[in-house]
Amino acid sequence: MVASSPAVQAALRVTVPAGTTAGQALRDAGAPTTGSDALVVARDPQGVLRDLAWAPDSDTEVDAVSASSPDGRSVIRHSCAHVLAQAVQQHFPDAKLGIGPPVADGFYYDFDVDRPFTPEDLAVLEKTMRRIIKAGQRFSRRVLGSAEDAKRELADEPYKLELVDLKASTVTIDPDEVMEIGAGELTVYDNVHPHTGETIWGDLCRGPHVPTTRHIPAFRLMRTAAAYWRGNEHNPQLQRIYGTAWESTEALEQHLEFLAEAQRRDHRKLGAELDLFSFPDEIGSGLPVFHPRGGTVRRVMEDYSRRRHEEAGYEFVNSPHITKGQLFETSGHLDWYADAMFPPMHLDEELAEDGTVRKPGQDYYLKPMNCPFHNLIYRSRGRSYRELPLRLFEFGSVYRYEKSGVVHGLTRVRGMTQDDAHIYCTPEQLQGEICSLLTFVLDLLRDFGLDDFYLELSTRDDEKYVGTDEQWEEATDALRLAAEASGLELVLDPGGAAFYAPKISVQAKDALGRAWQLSTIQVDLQEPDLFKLEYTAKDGSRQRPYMIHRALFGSIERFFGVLTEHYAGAFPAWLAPVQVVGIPIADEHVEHLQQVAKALRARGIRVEVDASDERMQKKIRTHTTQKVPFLLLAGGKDVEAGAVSFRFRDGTQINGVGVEDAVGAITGWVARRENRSPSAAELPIGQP
RNA sequence: GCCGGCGUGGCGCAAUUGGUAGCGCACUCGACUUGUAAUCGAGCGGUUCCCGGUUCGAGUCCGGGCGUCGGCUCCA
Repeated sequence: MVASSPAVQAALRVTVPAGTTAGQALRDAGAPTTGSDALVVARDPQGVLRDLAWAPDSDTEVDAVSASSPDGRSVIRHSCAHVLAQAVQQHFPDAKLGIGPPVADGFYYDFDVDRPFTPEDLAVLEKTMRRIIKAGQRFSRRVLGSAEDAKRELADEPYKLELVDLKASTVTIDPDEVMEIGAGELTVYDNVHPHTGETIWGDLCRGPHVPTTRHIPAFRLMRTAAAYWRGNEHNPQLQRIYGTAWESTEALEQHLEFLAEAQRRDHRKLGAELDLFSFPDEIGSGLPVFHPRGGTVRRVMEDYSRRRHEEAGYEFVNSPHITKGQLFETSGHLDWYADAMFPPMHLDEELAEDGTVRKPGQDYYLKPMNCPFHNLIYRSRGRSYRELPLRLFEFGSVYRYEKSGVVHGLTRVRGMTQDDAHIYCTPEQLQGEICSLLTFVLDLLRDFGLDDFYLELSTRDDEKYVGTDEQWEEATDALRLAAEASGLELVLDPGGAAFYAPKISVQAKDALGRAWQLSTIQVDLQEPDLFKLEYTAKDGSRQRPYMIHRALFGSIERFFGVLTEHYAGAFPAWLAPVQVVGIPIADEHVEHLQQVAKALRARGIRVEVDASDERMQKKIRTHTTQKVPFLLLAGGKDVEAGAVSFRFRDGTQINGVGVEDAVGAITGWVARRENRSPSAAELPIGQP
């Protein structure tokens, strides 16, 4: 984000003579001590971050770590968390400390307090923190002799005592908390007055920290929230304060600007502004309706996806939204996931005169998944090895009873449509099928303008799984090989798999660099058995097929939300709900534009002519705000010349383009599915 | 589900310590006929999310519900 001096970025390495400090050695070697590249900690030969005050027993080489590096930022943020905790305990003497680690883009600290923090509290705390930072308190490391010493010292801090116990039993907890308790000896970091040496405040902490509070150049408290102690919902909730801290004011400003941009792109906001979709209260939480414009974008997405699936050898199926419970008993969903399903509709029960049940009736459920239905289609007749791989595709609507607190815009809904397919294949086909599938997935995402990916491989949760070790190994290896063949970065997610299947998920980064989990590919180790799926092999024997689940968009709703944010509402022309708007200078020019619109419409272009009783300038503003890719203006000059004048989203223009050229240029641009926004510089039409 | 914030025409907002709801945009009608981001005027539109309570009187205070926002937990 902020340019760093090459000297420090290139891992300046110096030798620290025994008995001197890392900081002194680095300073002697010319590492900067001020500005955004100031060194804040050092890295020892084992790669462990060390305070600059660290003095090795014998001569040792260390690397400089600058404030603007990821590690440097973490240390600044963690140090800032200590400053926050000190400020909180100053204003709220009874506040008990939880933990305060650095996180992506900032830090937090959890407190047990009598009442939640208010925005006014944050303002006061910020002020106090600035005073602490200005005072230049030194961070001073102190090793505690034993767990007993630690407990004596931390007698007033129940949560810290728990951490000491945890550490004693070498339990590993959330990686976020490594900075707090980690491995090794128990240490306390004291904040010490720069002149008197008096200890002002201290916290159990593994470190490292910046040399003094003055090395926290820029911070901001962001918001408060409740959080369960150690992330467990059965534990008490603590009050969390989130903040952000950076190596320079500029870096902080940039980060705040990034957040503002993300807010401007929020698909929930754009959804209303661009009239794409809404969430009427009358329908219910997490249940969107798509308006004509959103519906158009969605239809184009689906049409394109269908075409690609057809080309890739998929067959299209359909299944109902509800089913008898029996199906989900067979599939096991009622055992494992009943909580996340909408409760059943109990139908066809008959009571006798005396109120006793004469006929028990049936439970019907809304489907949370499509796979059981596809399995029944597979099983509807005998299958031959010649038919495999059999790829069954459906835009399947599913309903999941997400907890009320997690529903979020289009990215977490209770009713969604998946671009869902299940592939049934022979064991020999598995590897090849997964490899070509991954290529297919990435191609499709690229066609929608996403091209920055990494993959995540979720492997078995040893506490919760079905199937044998061999099955898991085979399926996981097939996924891993395919992932490696893609050449993309692969992140491991140990234990992250569903109980029935290892998974590759494609994480796509949007225009702001935010990663979204979109596509998933899973090898199912349970359902072929549960549904007793079979095919007849070449030798006449009955065999069990392998089954792959996959969704490319994930859900159409979620993908729609992600694309909306990726493009900030300015969809590529081929996806835009309205591709062209004709704007007459005066009423007498409407007829000419209607003719142009007719020609465009005949070529499949979504075009409107704005003949309303408004000023031309007003119309330009309206349709620019609506992010229409092509505005075609026409006045007397254009009508005379049989031309139109282009205005693009970015305000650039090309005037006096012959109608045929204009129609050709627009049609071509849309047909090529260009993902850039058209502009005068991009569009291949000759100047008059 | 848990903690906290919020809920006023379709949208964005306003309404002293409790005194009977205003503004902008959008929409409708009329006038204007305009060359690259907001023409002027008039009008329509609200059971202040819902239910209950306190009060002479509630948008405002209290209780419950629903929705929503930020987190936590969860995410087959």
